Amino acid sequence: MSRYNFKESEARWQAAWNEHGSFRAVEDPSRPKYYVLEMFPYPSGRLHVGHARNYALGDVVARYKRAQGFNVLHPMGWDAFGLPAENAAIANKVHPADWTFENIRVMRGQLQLMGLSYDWEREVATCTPEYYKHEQKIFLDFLKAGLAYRKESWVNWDPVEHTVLANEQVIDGRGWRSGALVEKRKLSQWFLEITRYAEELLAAIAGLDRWPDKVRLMQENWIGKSSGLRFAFDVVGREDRIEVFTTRPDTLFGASFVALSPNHPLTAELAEKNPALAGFVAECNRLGTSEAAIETAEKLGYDTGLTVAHPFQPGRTLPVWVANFVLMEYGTGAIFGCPAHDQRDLDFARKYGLDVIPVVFPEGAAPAEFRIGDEAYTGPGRLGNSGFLDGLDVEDGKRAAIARMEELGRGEGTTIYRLRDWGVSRQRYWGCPIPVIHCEACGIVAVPDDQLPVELPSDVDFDEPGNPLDRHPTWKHVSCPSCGGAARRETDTFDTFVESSWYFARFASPKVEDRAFDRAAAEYWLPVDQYIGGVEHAVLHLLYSRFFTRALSECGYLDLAEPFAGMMTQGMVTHATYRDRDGLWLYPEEVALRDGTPVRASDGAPVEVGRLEKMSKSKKNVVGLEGMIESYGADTVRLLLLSDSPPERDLEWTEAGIDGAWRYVNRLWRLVTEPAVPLPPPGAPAPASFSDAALAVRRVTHKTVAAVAQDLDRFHFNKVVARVRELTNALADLQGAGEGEAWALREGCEVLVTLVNPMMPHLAEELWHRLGHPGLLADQPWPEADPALVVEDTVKVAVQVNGKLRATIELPRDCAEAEAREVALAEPNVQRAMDGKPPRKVIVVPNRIVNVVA
RNA sequence: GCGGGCGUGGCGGAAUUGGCAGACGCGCCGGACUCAAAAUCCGGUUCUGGUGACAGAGUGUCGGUUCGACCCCGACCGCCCGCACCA
Repeated sequence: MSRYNFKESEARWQAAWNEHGSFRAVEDPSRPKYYVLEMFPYPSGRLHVGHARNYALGDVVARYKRAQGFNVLHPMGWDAFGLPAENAAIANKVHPADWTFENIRVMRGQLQLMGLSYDWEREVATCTPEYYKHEQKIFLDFLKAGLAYRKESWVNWDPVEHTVLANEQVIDGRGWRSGALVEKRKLSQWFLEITRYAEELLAAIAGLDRWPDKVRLMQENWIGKSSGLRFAFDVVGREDRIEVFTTRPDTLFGASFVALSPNHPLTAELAEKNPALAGFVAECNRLGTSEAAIETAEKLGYDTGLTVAHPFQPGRTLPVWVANFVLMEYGTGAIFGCPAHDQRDLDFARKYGLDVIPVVFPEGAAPAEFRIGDEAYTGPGRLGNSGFLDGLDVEDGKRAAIARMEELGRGEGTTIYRLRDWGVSRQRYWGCPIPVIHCEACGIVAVPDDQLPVELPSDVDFDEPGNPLDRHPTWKHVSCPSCGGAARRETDTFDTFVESSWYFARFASPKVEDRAFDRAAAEYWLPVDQYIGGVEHAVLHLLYSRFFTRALSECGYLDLAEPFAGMMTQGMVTHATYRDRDGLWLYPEEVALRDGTPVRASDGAPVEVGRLEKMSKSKKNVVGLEGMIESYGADTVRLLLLSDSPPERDLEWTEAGIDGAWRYVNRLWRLVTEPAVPLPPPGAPAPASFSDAALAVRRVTHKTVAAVAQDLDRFHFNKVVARVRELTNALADLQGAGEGEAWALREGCEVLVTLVNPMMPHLAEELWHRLGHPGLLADQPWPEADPALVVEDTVKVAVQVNGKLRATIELPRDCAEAEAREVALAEPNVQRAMDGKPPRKVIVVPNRIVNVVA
């Protein structure tokens, strides 16, 4: 009994594909194209099985589409700018560039071990000037088109390290390294006007019919269109007004306070003369800038002592508070609170003893007896206690309130979006330099095209905190391209989402030097037909890319709105986490089982097993890929990643599964290389007739072809694996040694090997070769099912009595209802269950079920 | 807090989308081969009762719609993801 030698085979076939240029993509307008793309990785160090799952999924699609005759583009690259490189620089005294390129080198080698069908000639790394110079040009075009602008915005500031902190570096309101309480600071930064496309980005979601519904819904909610009323309250005793936005103008008579954001200009003005308020604002700012932190914090307020006049009730005033849950970025940065009909307002009112005035009464409730307890009433009803709105329902009330406000000239009905413009400035070294110059005389001056790219200086140090670009002795000192005077280079770099917002277009023509991409090539390949990546990118990266594609089109680069025609979100690969007694994370390979209890392998110390979590370096619950490939081969690893869990669901990596996959690889190997019957030569004509056994196997073969194609089209790869295993079992069980059996076995093996090819390409090539075929399986077309062998003449039909299964009967396919009914009722077990009584009703679902209602 | 998702045997999952719950695999149990082990092969494996045919229960919990519910509706519980400077 032989074993599959994966080491030899994988090396051989990888070399063969390479030599034949099997996966090189060339534009060919005469053939239908198919662009498969997996989200390119950040080169964090080593490839783990979580990455590998993503690429295995994409490779199945790419190889399947290739076999179907599409001209496939399947590229790979590196999203190479980012924070971890700077952290490594600080921790290990390596240059971010050296660290990054070394990681790319290692990870590229690991990817190549997997035998993925990439066109490696199209590889890009975003941290190279060859890539980012085009990004700088794109930005300058956006600037010209008015899509880029500067405004002040808040950042997390670590007062000890004198550094801007990313949200993930703020832990419980403190800087991750210094432990200092984080402050918020206002900086002037670059923004891209994504809100210009808010309506279009929202409307076009409906057309993304090959995207998961959940992603479309999340994007819709993220854009967050809502209509309502914007109006102003007069501040008592002052000249100015407070503008608010509300989606519930119908509840205006139930208003009992106005709340300002801690960052509202009026708050700032009042705080100047009010140290207590200034203290409150400072406390709010300690929460950092993340919305999650702000929204989950305890609701806090500060009474400013100001009041505003109620716009519809002369003489009535409302107190003005500052509240930590009012976001300056949404609406006008101020709200009115109606505690009776909004839960957050109610919690706030109860806490600070503010009025709760119900104005919406559910149908049938007597207004005099209707009380608000701990829960705000947000349902439908009739308005009361509401002056001219009394008696209207909620929707009519909204319209009437807006109309009155417009008559009064105090406000207007408007639509607002939750979506905010995209802040792209980062105060970091390892990113694409923003190509502008600040001149005292000329203001913001674009770096002229002939001076692009603005390259990152390599002589930087990370010994001191802060941005090394800003500290660099010479880099930022330049002369103004406009007036020639002394000027200062922008030292901020781009958010790394900028690079990933157009890389899919760069892949169309990664070698062109004078443009971001060749338009004809981009328009040939785009949109991406199938994009595959983690759900965690469901909103930001995908939305930014959709925006970028539109903006590029507006600037004349392209004529395209949507970059990704098909989208698949893949679940995470999870693994248990382990900690020792001191709470330090351990790698899975550092943990051993002793008498069923996990202990540290080195000294037997107790280990605490944590919950399953997404594989991440920080928690050390990563399973390296290289060791797996070394011990079991790429195909076994690929098979395991594709079996079991459906792609969109999380997959728990277990060591147990790999043995099962390896077992199957060998089972398949032996089925083909040691057939029970000697196989006829390739291409031998079919015998005139087949035995029942041979025919049965042929049926399974063709049914499998049909089912696998359907499952592949829907990305149900785990089911593909199950079906392929069933075919393997059927072929292995084939009895008889006649000509028909031998022929059916060859047919089955060839089909099996072809079906398995997208998943386990090395093994499939090897077996194809052993079956006596001279060419590459990679060049073979996808098999087609013979319809005559797929459909059976009889069907098994379940018989239920009162919804409970009592028998199974065999019926001719598509037989008459009367016949089905008769056969079903004749079943002894059915008779018994009915206790001799006649049926009241019989429901016949053709070819499926007969349900007898007794 | 807000938005989104998920929940089925000991485990991963399947169920043609309202029609036989548990395909396929892992694990486990028993057997064959072997001096023995590994590998391989054969059989069994949702739970309860029964030697058995069979009967009853069963898809996170509670309720509803239906001839029929893992699937649809309502309420709840648990876990996971995102929340704009991680990528």
